[in-house]
Amino acid sequence: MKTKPSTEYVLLGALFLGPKHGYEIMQFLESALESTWQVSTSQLYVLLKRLEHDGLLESNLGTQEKRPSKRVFSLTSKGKKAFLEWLRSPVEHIRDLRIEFLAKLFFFQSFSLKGGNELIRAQITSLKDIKGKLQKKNKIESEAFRKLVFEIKLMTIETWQKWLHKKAKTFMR
Amino acid sequence: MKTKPSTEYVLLGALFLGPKHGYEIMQFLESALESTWQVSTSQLYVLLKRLEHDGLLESNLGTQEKRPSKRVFSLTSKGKKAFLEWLRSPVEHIRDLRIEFLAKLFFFQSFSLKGGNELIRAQITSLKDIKGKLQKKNKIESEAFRKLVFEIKLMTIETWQKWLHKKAKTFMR
DNA sequence: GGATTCATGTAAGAGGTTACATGATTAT
DNA sequence: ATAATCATGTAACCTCTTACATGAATCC
Repeated sequence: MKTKPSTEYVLLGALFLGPKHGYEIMQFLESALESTWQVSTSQLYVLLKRLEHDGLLESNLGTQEKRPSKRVFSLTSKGKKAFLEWLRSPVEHIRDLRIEFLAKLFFFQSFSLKGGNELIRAQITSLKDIKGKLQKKNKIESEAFRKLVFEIKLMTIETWQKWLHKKAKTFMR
Repeated sequence: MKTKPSTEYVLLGALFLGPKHGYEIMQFLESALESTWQVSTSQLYVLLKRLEHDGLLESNLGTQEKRPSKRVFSLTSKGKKAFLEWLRSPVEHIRDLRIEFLAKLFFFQSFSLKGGNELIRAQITSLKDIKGKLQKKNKIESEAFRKLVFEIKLMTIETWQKWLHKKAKTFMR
């Protein structure tokens, strides 16, 4: 099964604590993930439609109110499973730490879920691995520009390692 | 005038030292910017067509050879001007340092152009500015997750500052 | 009554990727 | 001869953004 782009998992996460309609999801993301995540309103409705089509969400038009046009979405068990699986996996690329990994931490804390520290540990291991491969590659590298690129990559990884050890772990407590 | 996505400037840069045809540009980017920049071959030809349409490039079908289908591109003065202007400007967002800024440094060194240190200095100033704004914003922030996000952002900026001072400056010498 | 917020969408387009199509030249 | 590399492109699709459209409910 093809994995979904992370935006879709964030939408699943927004519904983890209970059903919401589109506009509520939007507000939730804006207030909670503000600086981290951005989904345009139009894209939001497109994604919700797709997730429903894929069986990760289901919706019923607000039966309780007098006004009709309020489509309330809720997670299916398939959707919940997919979300939790995503949530517990470390990201594979450095570039995904900045947004995707931060979102995962947010959900762990926001929903008081267990496993946040396991995720951090798994991510630390993954980074160690990436770092090792990078250093191996760099050993046989002599060209100045590529060395320069290597150096900033390495420093970036080390920064994340420090942050994971000092800040992220504290946050999860 | 709307500024172009940075991929297009990299293509202009590839032609800075003289005319090349598409395949040559591809090879140049692969060998030189390998780990930094990636353009798929199909996208390459699309972009070249667009740049020619916009008057930044011009092409003539290899008149010198017996085989026809080799379109040789060269920079127009407009294209050269646009490239140099791009080259000398620091990037505005942290996320653009990793690829776009590195590419600029590459061109400065690769073409032995003057102004590389000016660019580094300008980028350092720009980062200082971004950092200041971030710290101001964080002062009035109390929510734990946003604090956490702030911390990694700040650490990332500081890493780049260190790298710019120690590594990038040495590279330019 | 008029502006803001609530609420949901469509259409167009930007910037890419992967897959596919084609054919010539060079190396083995 | 056939495989690799040179050389150029089109088509389909993906993810996302901006602009546009619409209308009800609520605040002032």
